[in-house]
Amino acid sequence: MAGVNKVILVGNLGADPEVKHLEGDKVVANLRLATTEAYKDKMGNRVENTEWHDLELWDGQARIAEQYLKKGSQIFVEGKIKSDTWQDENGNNRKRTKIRVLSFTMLGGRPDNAGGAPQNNNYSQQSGKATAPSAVSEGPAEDDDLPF
Amino acid sequence: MAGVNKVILVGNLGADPEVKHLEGDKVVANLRLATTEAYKDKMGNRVENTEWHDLELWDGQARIAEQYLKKGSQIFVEGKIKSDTWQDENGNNRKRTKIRVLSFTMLGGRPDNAGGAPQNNNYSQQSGKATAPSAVSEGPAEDDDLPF
Amino acid sequence: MAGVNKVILVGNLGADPEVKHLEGDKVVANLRLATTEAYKDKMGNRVENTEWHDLELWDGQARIAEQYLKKGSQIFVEGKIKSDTWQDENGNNRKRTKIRVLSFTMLGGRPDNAGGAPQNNNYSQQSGKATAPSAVSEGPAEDDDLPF
Amino acid sequence: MAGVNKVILVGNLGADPEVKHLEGDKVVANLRLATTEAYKDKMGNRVENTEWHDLELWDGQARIAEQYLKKGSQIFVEGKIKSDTWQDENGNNRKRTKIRVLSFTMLGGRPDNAGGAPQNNNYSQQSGKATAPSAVSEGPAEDDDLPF
DNA sequence: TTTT
DNA sequence: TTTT
Repeated sequence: MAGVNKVILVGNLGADPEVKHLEGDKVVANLRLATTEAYKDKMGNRVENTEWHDLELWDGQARIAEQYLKKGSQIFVEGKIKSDTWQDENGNNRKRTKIRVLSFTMLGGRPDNAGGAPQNNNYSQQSGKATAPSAVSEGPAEDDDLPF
Repeated sequence: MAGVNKVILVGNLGADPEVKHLEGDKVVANLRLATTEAYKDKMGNRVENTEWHDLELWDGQARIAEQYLKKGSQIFVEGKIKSDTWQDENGNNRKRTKIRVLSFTMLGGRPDNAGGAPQNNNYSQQSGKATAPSAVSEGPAEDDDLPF
Repeated sequence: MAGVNKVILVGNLGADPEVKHLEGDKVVANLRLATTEAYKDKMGNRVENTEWHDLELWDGQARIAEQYLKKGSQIFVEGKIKSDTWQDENGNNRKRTKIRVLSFTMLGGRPDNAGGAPQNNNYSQQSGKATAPSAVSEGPAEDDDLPF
Repeated sequence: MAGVNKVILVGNLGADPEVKHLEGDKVVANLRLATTEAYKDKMGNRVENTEWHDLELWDGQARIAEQYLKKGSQIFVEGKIKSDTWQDENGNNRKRTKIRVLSFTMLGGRPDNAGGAPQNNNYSQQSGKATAPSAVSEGPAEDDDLPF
């Protein structure tokens, strides 16, 4: 019955994070991530193929993304596929798929906003929870969770 | 630049494979796979959440799927996210996401059509290629590749 | 700095779990898991290659393993590589590698000890923690956590 | 029967690659890769834990590693666990575990030896094979496969 | 022995 | 629409 639904991505952000602060301390960040693969076609020409992914992060992760990620950032992502389905104005069934991020790691060089900023820690909901055992809300992480 | 786009799923088929035999020995199979997660909500009630995935398999894998998979089959899948984008009749941008399967493994018990049938081998495009060095078509595997 | 260390296995147990109940409610289970790959060699002969993995599970997971897994069980495992290093009696550096299991899922058919037993839920430390917020010990899960 | 044995790592090299050119155009490279995780202990102190992995690459990949990787390089690795077992001089069973690399991707900034050098492509045996269908040796990739 |  |  139980299944596995796991996504692993390494890519670069196509834009700065879009962050919304909701009521009750909830925060959601949406990221556009490009994963590019390159190969040679039958003629031997190099071809590049880019897939764009819609990522969704919540709360502690969303805050870290807001603070440290920006257009061009390279990240490692682990998450799961999550789709919304609805009916559009014409009564057609519609579906939109995104990646719910469970943890991410910043890759590569020191970010611009250095000065004590983290380089690439692994920000997971679980570690957030682990480092804030006193947190009361069911949300996985609070501001003071930022692991640095 | 280069990235990683990897999906790992374990779930059950919601229906028999839909297989289309195209010109030039090409075959494509479409599968509907359910991955279910169960958890307890704040009230302690057990909640089940099912995500449905559209899988696409080609050629050798499609043939194996056609022959051995059916509604209810439990499989392990490795693949990548691949989306099609287009404009609908109203000029709106549309996007549809599916999983391009790179390898799969049948899980669990012996299939009904036993009698020499495979139990759960790992069917990858690569192994297909490896075992059919004489294959002419660009397709990765031919019928006689069935790895058993 | 931060890195990723992830292992994904699907295989069968070579023996019943070995479980040790330690002081302070700690429990550890050790499993031997076989992952088999089959391929054809240059001569076209089918070759099977089995890799044996030493798995280590703690507390809530260990208890579930003790109760539901046995020789032959097929499971999906997610974990990380963890090695111990020491000096042997001759002063040589020695190293032993095992897989620290973070979550596992039972695959395939109904277990023998049926009668309400779980078939294949996903037992992760996190979900254990999530469903036992009142647990006092630092261990992630208690007996009454069994997610069913 | 068939199983899954998959390892995914992101880390840094502890030393330059060790490369051996064998007879018959075979090449093997051995890498030492560190994956570091950081967390806070019960006292709230930041703790770092580093795991060292022995990686083994062959042929085309080994050549690319030799040319572009060095001490400190950050890479994404996909591979499988592979152990050697033997009896030591005292008749004791010994086992050594390494990661057989199936593909890797260079992460982060442009390497020092820039000037046309690849930034971070994905070097897999399969793509090597795919782009060199005329290769005769069973080895997956030849020098002229370098995907750039 | 890496990385921060 | 699967699975339990």
